[in-house]
Amino acid sequence: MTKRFVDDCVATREILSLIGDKWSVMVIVNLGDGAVRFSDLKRAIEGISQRMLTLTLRGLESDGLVSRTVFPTTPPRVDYALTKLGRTLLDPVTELAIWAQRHRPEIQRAREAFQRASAPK
Amino acid sequence: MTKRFVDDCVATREILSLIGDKWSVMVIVNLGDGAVRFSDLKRAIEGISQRMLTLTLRGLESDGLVSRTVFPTTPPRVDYALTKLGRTLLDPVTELAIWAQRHRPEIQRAREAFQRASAPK
DNA sequence: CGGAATCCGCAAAGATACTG
DNA sequence: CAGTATCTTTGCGGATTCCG
Repeated sequence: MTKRFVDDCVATREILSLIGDKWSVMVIVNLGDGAVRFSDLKRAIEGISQRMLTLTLRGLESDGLVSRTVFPTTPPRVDYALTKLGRTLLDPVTELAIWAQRHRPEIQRAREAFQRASAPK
Repeated sequence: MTKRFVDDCVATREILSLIGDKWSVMVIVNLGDGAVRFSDLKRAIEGISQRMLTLTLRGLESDGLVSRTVFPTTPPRVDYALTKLGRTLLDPVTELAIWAQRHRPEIQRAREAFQRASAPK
């Protein structure tokens, strides 16, 4: 095993810790088309709680992937958008998405086969 | 937001649940060059416990990404390798790794800036 | 509207010991 | 060597409440 693989590994682990959580990818994909405000984002991502959306956005913001813009109106309005850095992540994530789509049935079959093999009774 | 994005999203979430955990990527990368036996794998992946390595390998095996070969010798020997499906995942993962390598300093700087901004005291 | 603060349950992960 | 079994700990994520 080469040194490069090890480095890739560590770096990949690092970025997986950025977007490997339950909601980050959903947020990134939803911001792919442009700025979206908090409440719209919450509606768009089914099942997410207010707290997790806030936490996820804070995380992405701290990593420089998402920007936050506050409009001091009443009621207040906050827009979120991908930064330039965040948009560059869109491509690799899409690659993964394509892989996932393409091999989903294969994985499904493998899982069923594994189930049968481990619990034949 | 298009329907396609939503689907990609779900599919990506699915595959992130395969390899988004703490150790799977490490294992996949380490198997990139060919079959590796359990104890060598454990040595190669610093910090992993015997239990987590076992669980991770079982998970990857059940998804059809990794194959397990037992040699009935004494002492026993077990080799793990990427399946054909597992090898196809190597490319997208490498893409992500390259992205991670390239943007690591940028992310690092963003984090430090965010820290300073949120706790200026 | 867009949060922050608090409490809590559960599952993932770690440590340790034992086994074919 | 390559696991399994058991216990403990950690921390993510959900629900709820309160605030500017």
